[in-house]
Amino acid sequence: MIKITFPDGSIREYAQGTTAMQIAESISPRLAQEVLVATVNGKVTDLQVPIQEDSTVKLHKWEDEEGKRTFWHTSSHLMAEALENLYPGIKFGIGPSIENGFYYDVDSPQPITEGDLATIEAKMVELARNKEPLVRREVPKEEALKTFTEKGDQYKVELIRDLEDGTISFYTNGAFTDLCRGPHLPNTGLIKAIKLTSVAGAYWRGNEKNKMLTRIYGITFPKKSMLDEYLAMMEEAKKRDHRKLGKELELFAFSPRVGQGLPLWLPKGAALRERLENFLRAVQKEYGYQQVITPHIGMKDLYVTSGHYAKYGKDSFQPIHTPDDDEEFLLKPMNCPHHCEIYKVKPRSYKDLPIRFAEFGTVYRYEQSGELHGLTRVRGFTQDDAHMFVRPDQLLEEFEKVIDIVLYIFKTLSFDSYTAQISLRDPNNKEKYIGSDENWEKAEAAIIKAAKDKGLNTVVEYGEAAFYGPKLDFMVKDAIGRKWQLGTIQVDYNLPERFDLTYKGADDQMHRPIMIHRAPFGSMERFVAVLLEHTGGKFPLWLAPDQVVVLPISEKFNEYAQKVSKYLNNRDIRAQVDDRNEKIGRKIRDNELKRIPYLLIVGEKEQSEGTVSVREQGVGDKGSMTQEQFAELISGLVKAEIDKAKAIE
RNA sequence: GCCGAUGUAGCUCAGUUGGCCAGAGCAGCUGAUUUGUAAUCAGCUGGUCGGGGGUUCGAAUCCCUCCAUCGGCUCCA
Repeated sequence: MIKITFPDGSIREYAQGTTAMQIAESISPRLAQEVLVATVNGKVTDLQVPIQEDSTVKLHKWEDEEGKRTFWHTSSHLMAEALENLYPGIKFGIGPSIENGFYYDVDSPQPITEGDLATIEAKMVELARNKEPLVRREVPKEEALKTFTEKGDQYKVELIRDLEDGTISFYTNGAFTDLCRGPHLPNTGLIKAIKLTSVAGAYWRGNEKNKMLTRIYGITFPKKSMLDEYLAMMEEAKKRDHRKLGKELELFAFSPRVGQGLPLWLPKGAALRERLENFLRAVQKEYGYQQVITPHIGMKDLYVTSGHYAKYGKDSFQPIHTPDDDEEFLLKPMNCPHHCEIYKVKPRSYKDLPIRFAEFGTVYRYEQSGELHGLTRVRGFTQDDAHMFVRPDQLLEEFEKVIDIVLYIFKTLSFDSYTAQISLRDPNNKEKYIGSDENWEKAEAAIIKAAKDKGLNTVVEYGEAAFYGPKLDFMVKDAIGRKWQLGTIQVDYNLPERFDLTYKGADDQMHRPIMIHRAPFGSMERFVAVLLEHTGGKFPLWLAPDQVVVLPISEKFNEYAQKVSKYLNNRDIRAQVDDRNEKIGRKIRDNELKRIPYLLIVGEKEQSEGTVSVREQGVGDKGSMTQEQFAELISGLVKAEIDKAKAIE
């Protein structure tokens, strides 16, 4: 007999060689139907594998990450089976599960396009109905190589060659056999709802020098209703696409004549952005930041000094030359070197630190054309940048203060769900980074400690650090559950070294400050994009480009409407009059679609009583009140929104 | 940059296998209407069919090329 320990701590006894599936059956028939994969002693394993010794066992259903992963991974095998069936001679690369679904990279004798997806999908459904078991088989490496060489599957052969010697596992479903580590679902019949979403090119092994394979994406579910729900969510995401809303709400635009990836901020977008900037300025002032302003270009040598030229020089916008060609300037790709020079304008004392320079600094980076995307990936953008110069003994406290600012901003803007990613060096590839081991270790330790002190929910990623230092990135979840990377905080021992930044200590010796880079929004462009998708264009009142539109019932009341609007304007409320010659229903519809938070309807009744009829966006008629009462209501709401974060604390 | 798709009026889209002056709705303009909580009616304006080149008696439609956009890949200081 062997003892099986469950996650809740309970222990049961089973015969040796009992499988996870049998364990599930022994607990309940229903569980046996829902369980997809098991974790045995910390290793995710097929349900059919006999368990030989005392083990801890966790059974995963769809709801668990492991369950989903396995489900989707098996789906990719099912798709491969369908593909091999439909396209004889097709060769397979890799076919993993991803965050939402799975893909398979294939090299097909004939091109596969979006139009073919329905056929492949139908074939998958047909094959899934057969409830084919996934059969694992282990063979020696030589045999595996032989099998795939004979089949002419050069990609699999390449993969096997890179594997360690010893046994290699195959999985077979129906007529399809694939090299695979597993684990898999017991059979393909569990896959009830299938949607292939797109085809795209992808380099073999992610290397742009390799052949481009066709990547087919799909997603599957154990229930049809789940697929419907997923597709509805995708529809909603489409509606919230910031590129679409940005156009509809007249916030920003692009022009091929100006250049791709160079956003043009329209009046309403500029007003929104200005409000965000002012908000952050005010917060930063409280935290002792000083605003600075630096030019958009700098001598090439500045970036040679900073080390950025060596790293990014050839992939950037190329130098701007003076007319007589004796000097070279670069478009500013980041603000830090300029801020270092500001630090250097005079000698600094330990008593001066920390020094905090903030700037809404516009920078230009030559992003590859194919990676530009709306406002989230552009070639010219404005960072809500700041650099702190601190003493070693201040690093932790200052880092924690920055975390406070970031969290304050998230709360104010209703990003209530967030995690932090700690990006450290790749320990196996230290040459990629500049700076001493000692400094890297100190910096990494400080970030980990600060995140812990602030109780952040963190994940650690090795190899994701910037080349000059480790960082802490904030990931927020938006209103429909998508994750976005926003603010970033980075520790830097490198630039102070390169720019020879110093301060005089209490010991009368020169010391080296540490630099912290941070941008809570990331960039104004990216943040506005995320905010648009988060809110679906229904901005909080304090940010809305137009807060109130007054709608006169007919021309006769235009004058009264103007009076109300002016009254509100005088109280810092952004109000306008819709005096078009249209029926009231039409005016309401148009302004609702523009996501105007409050509409004021004024006609005979209101004019004679000196009131306004209030209509809230998405809610409807709120009855009438005097303009004084309304102004008070709006001011109160705006104040409450900005103070929201404080109220929570 | 690479693979694939797309590009028709300010916006959303029709335009059959190449064939008469290229269409609709919305927006805009003009007029009528003076309106009570999500679209009043009528008329009009607006397009070198992404740019350039080619094939053809004839091109929005076929071919080449450039530009831009979209989905991915790679990249992201």
